[in-house]
Amino acid sequence: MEHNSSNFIRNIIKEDIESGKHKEIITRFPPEPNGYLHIGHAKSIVINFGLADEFNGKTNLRFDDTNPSKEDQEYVDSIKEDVQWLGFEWDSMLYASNYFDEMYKRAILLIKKEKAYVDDLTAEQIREFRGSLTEPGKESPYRNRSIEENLDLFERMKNGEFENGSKVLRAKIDMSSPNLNLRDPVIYRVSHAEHHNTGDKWCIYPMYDFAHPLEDAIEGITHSICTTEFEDHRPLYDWVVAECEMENVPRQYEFGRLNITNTVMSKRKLKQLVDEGYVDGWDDPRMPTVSGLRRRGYTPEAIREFVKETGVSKNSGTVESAMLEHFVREDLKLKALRTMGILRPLKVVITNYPEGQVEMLDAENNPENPEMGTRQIPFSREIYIEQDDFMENPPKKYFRLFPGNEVRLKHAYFIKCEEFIKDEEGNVVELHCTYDPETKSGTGFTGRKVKGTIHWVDASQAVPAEFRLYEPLIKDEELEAAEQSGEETTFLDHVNPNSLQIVQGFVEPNMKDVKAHDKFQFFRHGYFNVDPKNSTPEKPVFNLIVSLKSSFKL
RNA sequence: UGGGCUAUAGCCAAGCGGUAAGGCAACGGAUUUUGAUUCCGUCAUUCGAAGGUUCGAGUCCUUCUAGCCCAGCCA
Repeated sequence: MEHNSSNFIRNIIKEDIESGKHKEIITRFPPEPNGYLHIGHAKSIVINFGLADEFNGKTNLRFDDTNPSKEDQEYVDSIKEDVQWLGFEWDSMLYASNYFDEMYKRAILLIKKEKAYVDDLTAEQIREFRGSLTEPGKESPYRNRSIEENLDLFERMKNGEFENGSKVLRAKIDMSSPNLNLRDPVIYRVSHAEHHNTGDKWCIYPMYDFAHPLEDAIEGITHSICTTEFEDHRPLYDWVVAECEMENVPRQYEFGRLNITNTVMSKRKLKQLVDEGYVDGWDDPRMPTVSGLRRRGYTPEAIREFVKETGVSKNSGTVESAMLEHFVREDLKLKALRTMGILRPLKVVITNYPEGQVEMLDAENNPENPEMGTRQIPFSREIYIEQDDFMENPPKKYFRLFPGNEVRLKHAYFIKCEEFIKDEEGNVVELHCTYDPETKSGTGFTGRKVKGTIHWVDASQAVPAEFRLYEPLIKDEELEAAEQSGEETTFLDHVNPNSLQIVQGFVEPNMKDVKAHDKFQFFRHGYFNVDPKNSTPEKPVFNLIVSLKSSFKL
């Protein structure tokens, strides 16, 4: 689809290619394997892989596994699955840990150039010595150790002679820099931890600020694209590449993170929702994780188009969730079979229809996509309709069923409401209607018109089904109101109690054979996905992906 | 209050000295066997504010204002 407007990173790449700075571009998607991917990562994926595709370049999938205490193989597997599901293929799959030997050598080079030193200060002391946003830092008393002593100490760090936290390797830059990242950043720490890839080979691990530029340079990455919070790390990134005398000089470019209304995106908050049981797991359909969106029924195409249309800039804005929803409807419109499902059933007896008679009616599978063909659906004396489609005392402009009113049953006949039956509590539990055989769909009947068309399911062959209806987990308005009222509150206090609503209804008989992830449009409701975990042939479970739009207001 | 970054409609976003693209939302109207879809139309005399340069400024200069990020041995 060609609706991309330009963005600053694409413009830079275009210039770099036109000027001959690069013949081929190489980007990378560098997740840390310590959690599940969410739609914010999807944006990074689309940008990195998308730009490389566009300019015939390459993209590496590189796991930034420099902190073994947090990382795990489980996450690398899920990340690979998510990237592929989103529709992208990496050129090489790599690990930062592949370069630990090379990084170690470059650290020694820094020591030899008197650009790095081993520091014995504790973590707390280092923090104190760093100064503050407005005050310069102080130099560590260990800052001017000899090259020989530093070399010896660093080797012994590597050999495991020191405990976690007892020593670090620091870059020697400038303790009075206004950029805190340049105040002698730690580049190696001691960690006696089992690494998912290198096992117990290493007792020291490089820090992100040292490792990342080296990884990019080693792989020949031309454009290292990340989010804006890394902007003040760029001088350090460039320092590392230069001082480590790397042959390739990658450039870092930063774009603004994706935020979506009524959605929490931070890994920490998502983890809280999972750990504290507010949701079913990382793939709960209410979660903005890639696995959650997949289970909900969002398609890769919709996610990609959404990301492209929101654009790439350095602003930190918040996109309305309506925009994401728009792109799912757009994608599913021609793909999803249109069928009838009753979420909240109300029985209707068609009193003048012969008892025991069943007729088969033709129904188009998707009027906007005739290639999807037609199907046959049964019709008989008893059907279910939606409770909402009957009102005893309707307001003006209510086009559905009420005493004496006639409507069209989709694909079938006109029916007229003759009487309604209530239970002891006053709830309407059954309708008696009459039908007009003249008005059968497809016969071209033009004798009279009705204002409303409602959907229905034949009661004798209806398949019981579960529908899971979703609302946002967090509503921004409520959260903001609470925050502004000054009360002490966290987002967890405002998890929407209606975020999941489960109802039991019926679907057409031919829905018996649905498979996981089949997607349908239930007429007048919305798009639904067959839940891959809980759906069974006896009792299909449908997740609401997104409702149809509606201009009807009661 | 040190440094970095950002500011174009309700939201996202193009724009690169020549007179404000596009998408979402909203609102009219037509078509409709989904109150959907589709179609057609409306929606920034003005670009955070104020000055200045220029024949001409969203684009250049100055000052101001607001918002975001940074003091992990996380990434």
